[in-house]
Amino acid sequence: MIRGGIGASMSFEGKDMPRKGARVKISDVSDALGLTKSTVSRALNHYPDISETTRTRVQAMADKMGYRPLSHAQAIRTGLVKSLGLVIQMADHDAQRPFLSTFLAGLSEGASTEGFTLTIATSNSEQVTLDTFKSMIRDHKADGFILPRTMVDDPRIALLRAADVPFVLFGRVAGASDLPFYDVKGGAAMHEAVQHLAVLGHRQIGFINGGTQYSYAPTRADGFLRGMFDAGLVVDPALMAQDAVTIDQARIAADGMLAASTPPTAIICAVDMAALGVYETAAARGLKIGYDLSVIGYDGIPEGAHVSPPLSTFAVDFKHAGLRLSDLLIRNIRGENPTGLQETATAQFLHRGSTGPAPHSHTNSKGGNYESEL
Amino acid sequence: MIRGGIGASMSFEGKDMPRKGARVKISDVSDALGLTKSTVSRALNHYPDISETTRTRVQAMADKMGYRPLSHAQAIRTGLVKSLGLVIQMADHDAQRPFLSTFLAGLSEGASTEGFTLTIATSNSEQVTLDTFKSMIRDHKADGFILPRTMVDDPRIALLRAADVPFVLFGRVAGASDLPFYDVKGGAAMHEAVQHLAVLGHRQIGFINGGTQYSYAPTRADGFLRGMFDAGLVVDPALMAQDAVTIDQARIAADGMLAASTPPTAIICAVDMAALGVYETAAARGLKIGYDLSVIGYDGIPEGAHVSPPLSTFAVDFKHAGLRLSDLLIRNIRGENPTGLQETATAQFLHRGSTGPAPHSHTNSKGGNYESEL
DNA sequence: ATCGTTTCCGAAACCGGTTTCGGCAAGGGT
DNA sequence: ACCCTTGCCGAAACCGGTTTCGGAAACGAT
Repeated sequence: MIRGGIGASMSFEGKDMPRKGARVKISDVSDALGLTKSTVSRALNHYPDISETTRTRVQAMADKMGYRPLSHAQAIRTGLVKSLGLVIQMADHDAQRPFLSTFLAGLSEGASTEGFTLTIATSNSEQVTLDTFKSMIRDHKADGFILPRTMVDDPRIALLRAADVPFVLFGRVAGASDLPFYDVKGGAAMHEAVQHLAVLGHRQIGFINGGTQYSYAPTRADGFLRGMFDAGLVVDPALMAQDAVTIDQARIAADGMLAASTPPTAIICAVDMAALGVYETAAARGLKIGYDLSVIGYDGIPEGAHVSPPLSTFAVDFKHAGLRLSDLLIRNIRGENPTGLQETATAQFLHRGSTGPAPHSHTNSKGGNYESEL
Repeated sequence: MIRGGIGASMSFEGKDMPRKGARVKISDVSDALGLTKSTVSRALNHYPDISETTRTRVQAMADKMGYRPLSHAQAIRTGLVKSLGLVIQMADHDAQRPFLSTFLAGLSEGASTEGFTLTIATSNSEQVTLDTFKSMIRDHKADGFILPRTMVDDPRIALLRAADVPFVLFGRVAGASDLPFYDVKGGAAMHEAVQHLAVLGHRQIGFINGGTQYSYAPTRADGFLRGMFDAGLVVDPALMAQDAVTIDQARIAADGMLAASTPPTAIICAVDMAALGVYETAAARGLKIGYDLSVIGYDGIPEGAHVSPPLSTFAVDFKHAGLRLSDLLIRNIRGENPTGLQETATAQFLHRGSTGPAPHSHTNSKGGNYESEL
């Protein structure tokens, strides 16, 4: 196992002078101060048995010399590698694709400000995902994990709990109130979507939900139902679909609705991808979006801005989500109480061109009332 | 710095029996065999001074006990953290977004098969990118780096060379023949695109190039020019544009071409995103794609399959690219000769609906000849 | 039988940090 | 003046591996 190392130089220099270009280690700092490395270590780590005087002196010298501890060197003793783990499972539909880069940007930024890095792995099935978690945990590749796309019954949660490894959910899960999470209130968004359409006079409103295995699905469905109730509208089971996360799946779902006896004048989609499918169906049926048929999406994917008419949707700030998630996870790793590590955010409605007044609208007399409920 | 550790149990068990659930370390293996840990270490690392007999014996026991060395524990001595670094810079246009997930999938798969992990960071400017590299190098967060989107004069290359850190380029760069790289032959694709259109009778062919700062731009331009020359066609400077990587930029470029005295009957785009911009321009001008105007793209982004008509393009296999890049990088880290770590791949033409015979075509007599040159 | 060579493994140092333990000196109380 | 704290730091062990060094046993050759 011979390897040409960078530090294999044999130049002679002052024995107390660290070789230029070589990494400055803790002993370099302690030597420079006439202290022992144990003192320097404790000073830098705010041990109470170090006087404030020498603490600042050590800190100053460390800064001056540009000392930065080697995270994997401390890891062997502390057990912390200063890294956040992310296992991205992209199987089936990979609707997560459009947000991935901004999501990563948020995670990376949040991690790096605390001196953490991001260790990621991918998988293409649930089994591989779980195996990846196991090996990453066993080899201690990360101090904690971010779990995107939580599912209603998520096996990752059981695994990480059993291993006693910190983690944070992107999307809360029912019945586990003691877990750290960050979630965007999709239910509220669906509720708002219904109100928006009701004000425009729509009465037959369809709802195309996403994958029922995901925790967001029931939440958004609830928001839709509640919105319909609050608007005094009747929910038609024929206008409810689910498990549509791709364009094709949504195309079929929308086609079914439009063939119903009382077709919808508006369709709300739990994910933008589905909304794009509705666009295709409408085009095939000669319906003009925003005129014959109103559509509202959710997610805020960039493609939505380029279809015609531009898709009105609820934009999720994935950069911010990543930022918050990494912060929550790091605090969880540091031992904060999980129940205090729960955050929600609001999706922002982008009023673009895909909604309009209900066709043949006999100006719903209740129209004005909904405003006050917003 | 008090931290509740998992291993803080005080249960009494046989002194030679590793606690169940605890990680099995090298001393556990050596104890079980009656050897010293130094012998076990050398056996596992194929040192020549270990007899084949004990080598297999050690290996068997290690496997049986499920021993896996802690990468950050070995890193402190070997200097290798067994991790590949990736700094994703998403500024300006982030056209790289659509491929990111599959690209990561390839990288991750390639890395994990060799026991490596992926450490990623993001940035939003060149300066931040370089700073990120510096800090990752200083803290030894990765053993080598993958450089996506190489530029013609890439500051990352200088930085990594100076630091003597292994890396591999995604996209070769002119004048640095001693660097490891993986590249997709975009020039050949542009050449093929011209041939395809020439066969269809097109004579006025426009070319919209991508960002000129990227190394792929001159390559693709050369391919286009060579293709025009080989097809016996004249290049009209008015039909050449560049730095169009977004829909909007391409829209403007295409608009300029179509307003020229001899407008193109076909436009080749260096990136799919630009092709989508051409679609918009065509729509605005009432031109039917594949009929009044032919378009060929490059990249193979998923959106291309959903526009109407579906975009004919050259698909790049980003999963494969990631797979090969990680392999090349790991071999580079292991000390292989860089000149042997250079690979190219071919983009595959997806013949979809965006090309058709040249309008008003007076059946170019040379038409048939191009076939034989393919 | 003697004397080098090899072969093969144990002992111990090492990597760059962290953490425990103990002791010296200054300070406080009586 | 004496004892007991308390504050503060050095010495040394430790984390989980790797690598150097040296020596005992087996081997081969004289």
